[in-house]
Order: sequence, then structure tokens, then C-alpha cells
Amino acid sequence: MNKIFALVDINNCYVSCERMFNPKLNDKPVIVLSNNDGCAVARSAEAKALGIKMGAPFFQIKDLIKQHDIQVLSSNYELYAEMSRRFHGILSAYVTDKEQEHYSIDESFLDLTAYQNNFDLLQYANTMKQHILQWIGLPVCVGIGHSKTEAKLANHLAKQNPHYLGVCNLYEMDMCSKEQLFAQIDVGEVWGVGYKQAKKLHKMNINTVFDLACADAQLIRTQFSVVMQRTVLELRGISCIDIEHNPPAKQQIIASRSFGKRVTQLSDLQEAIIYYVQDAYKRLRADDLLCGCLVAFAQSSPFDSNKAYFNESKSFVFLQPTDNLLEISHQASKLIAQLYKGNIEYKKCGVVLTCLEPKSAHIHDLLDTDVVKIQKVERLMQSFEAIHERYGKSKLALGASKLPKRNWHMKRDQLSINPFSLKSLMRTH
DNA sequence: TCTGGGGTCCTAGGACCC
DNA sequence: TCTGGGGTCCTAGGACCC
Repeated sequence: MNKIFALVDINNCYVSCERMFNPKLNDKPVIVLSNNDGCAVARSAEAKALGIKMGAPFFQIKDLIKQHDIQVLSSNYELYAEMSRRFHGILSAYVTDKEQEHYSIDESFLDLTAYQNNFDLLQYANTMKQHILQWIGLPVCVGIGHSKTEAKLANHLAKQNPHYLGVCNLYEMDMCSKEQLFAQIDVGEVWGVGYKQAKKLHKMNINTVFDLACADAQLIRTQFSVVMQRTVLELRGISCIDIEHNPPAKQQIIASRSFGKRVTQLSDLQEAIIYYVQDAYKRLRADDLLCGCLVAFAQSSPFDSNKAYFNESKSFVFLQPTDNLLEISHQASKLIAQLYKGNIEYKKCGVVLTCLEPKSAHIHDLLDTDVVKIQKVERLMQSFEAIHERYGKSKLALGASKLPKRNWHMKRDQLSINPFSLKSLMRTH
């Protein structure tokens, strides 16, 4: 049986959330700014019509704002997160857990395959739309198609063309009409085709969605990648990307901010870093993860054209993956001190926590798990000794000739000692 | 003067093994 | 030490998403 996917997406999400609590903003051009009020990250339909682009720097659109009395708001992420939770919650009544993917703060993918025989899909989608508007006051559009990529495209169409009344169903559209529609949409609108790839496609004379759907998938694979090849198939109605109802654990947590003003002192960087670690730490705990590796980075502004761009990072690997805030903060502070240089005007800094799930994270569990990575030579030596102490030589596994420069892999089925590896290890130290 | 933040995945090429 | 091919792993960087 053919698959059917729907994408439900909140219109101008941040602006719509703000309007929900401040109806005076209705029918007026409104924008929401990023952190530090740096640039526009959400625009009402009215603001879009005035030509305000996504990500436009605030200082560049000041005149336009004054001229048209555009309402400007700082972002309130707590509010948006709460509205998002309710939005996804309402949709969860229409499908099972396995049929819903919380794709982003303002989008849910639904697998409607099982509902096609007992429901009129258009009607079903309309009901969702009306409920979300009635219950939490947010306007949404729904796109329906044979694949996630097609559902995305259908959603785009529903947003662009008022005559769809918010729901576009490509699944039940005849091929001929669909081809005509696809031939009118630029290939850059396709999910997974960004600015760079669109440019390259245009050069190959693949200009519209229709062109891409008709392109030689094998050629696309060699010229681009397996991802783009999948996109081509998805546009033809062959579903290659499934619903991810149970998202895999996070691999990393990033916390960073731009500074309002340039920063030159180490103490300021350290203060900021400690703050970011706390932010990242909250998310680490919320997902019940451990931190295996910590990266701290600092950057100058790429827009300071009169100075060389500075962008460096340093990392630290925890011998025991940890969820100890003090330990992480302490290391982060040390790292930032290591990479600090005077006479640089820093614009941004931050931390990256590489995450591990607790079950695979303890040294004494290593031998029971598939793969463990431990980076950096100095840490590696300590790990080597720790494991050596605990398990003795006979259980030591080393892909050791690669040791100095690589991560260290240890697999259960490799638990034997390789004399060459040891020799190599000793030589490098 | 002022230009977001948080993620994932893929590939090419280097390093190293046998 | 040289020759060389096949295979694997890792990293950096690029591209994308919202």
C-alpha cells in the first residue's frame, strides 16, 4: 500500500504565538528578533510583503520599520516552547505515537497511511487545522503527499496559495495537475535543496521541481550525494524517509551566544562560558545523558573585515563520562583560558558537549559495549593505565598503531593483546 | 555601532593496516 | 627500505534543516 504523509506547520510561528497573547498585533506587520535583537527570525505575512527577509540584520531594516510602523519584538523562547508542546499535543490525538514525528518547534510529520480507507483525508486535515486554531489560537497549514518531501512541498503550496484554504493534498491530485504545479516551483524550494545546491542544479538546467523529479537519479547521486538522490525519488512519490517517532538520543549539545559588545578580557569569556555550561548541563540532565567530551570555542566577528578572523577551539575528554556540573565547568574554564589570546575582539564563544548514554558510558562497562571512543593522547594514556589496572593485559584491546592520532576503538571481539600495538604505543610516548 | 543559535548527515582525502 | 593495492577508520569541512 502506498504511504501517505502529512506535514502540519504553524504559520509564522513566533509571530502567531505573540499575537495569541497580544491581539493588537493582528493584521499589523510584525517581526520577532533573534537573541541580542540581532536580526529578524520571524515575520508576519504583512512584514514579508514589505520585503523583510528571513535573517535580515536589524540595523539594515530600521528605515523600513519606521516607514511602515512595523511592530518589533524580542524573542520569548519559553513561550514558543510551551505553545509548541500544546500544538504537538493536539495532533497526537489524530494518530498513534508511532505515526507522529515532532520534526521541529512548529512542524509535525504524520503518517496517515492507515487512515485513508476510513477517513476523507482532506476532511481529516481540516479538522486538525480547525482544532488547533480553536484551542490554542494558532493558524496552521497542512500538506499531504506520498513522501515526506512531497508533503513538505504540499505544505509550501498551501501557504503560498490562498485558494487551498490551508490544506493542499498532493496525494489525491492527478498526475497532470501535479506536473503543472511542479513545473512552476523553483527547485530551491525543495526540502533538502539549499542555496548552494540550487545554484548547481540551475547550472545543470534543472530549474523546477518537475525538472528535478525527472532527473537521472544515478547522475544526481554522482554529482551530488545519496541524500539528493533520495530527494529525487521522494519527489516521484517513492517514500525513502520514514517517520522518526522515537528520536535517537542527542549526539551533542551546543550552547553559545554572540556578545552584545566585543569582549577582550579572559575573565569575561570565562564568565560567559560558565553560564553556557549551565545551560547545556540542564539539557544534558533533561535527556539523562552523560558528557564524554567537552569543546570550548571562541570567535571574533567575521564582519570585522579589518582584522583577521579568529575561530579556535580546544577539547577535553573525560576519563569517566560525567554529569558533574562542577567538573564540566572547571574544564570548560580551563579550555577557554588555553585558547585565549590577548588583543583579539571576541564576538562569540560557546561549548559543545558530546553526549553518551549512561549504559555505555562507564569505564567498567566498556567491555560490555560495542564501541567506545576516547580521544586525545594524554587522556588515552590514562585510560590505558586505568583499564590495564582493572583488567590486566590479557583483556586489553587496542587498535594501537593508530593511537596517537585517532580515536581509540575497543570492541569486545577484539579483546586480545597485540604486541605490535603495545610497542607502537610505547614508542610514541 | 548593529549581522542568531542549535542541530544532523555526508564526503573527500589522509593515515594507517596487512 | 622499496614496491603497491585493498580496506578501514577518522577528521575537517561543507551542506542542509528549522
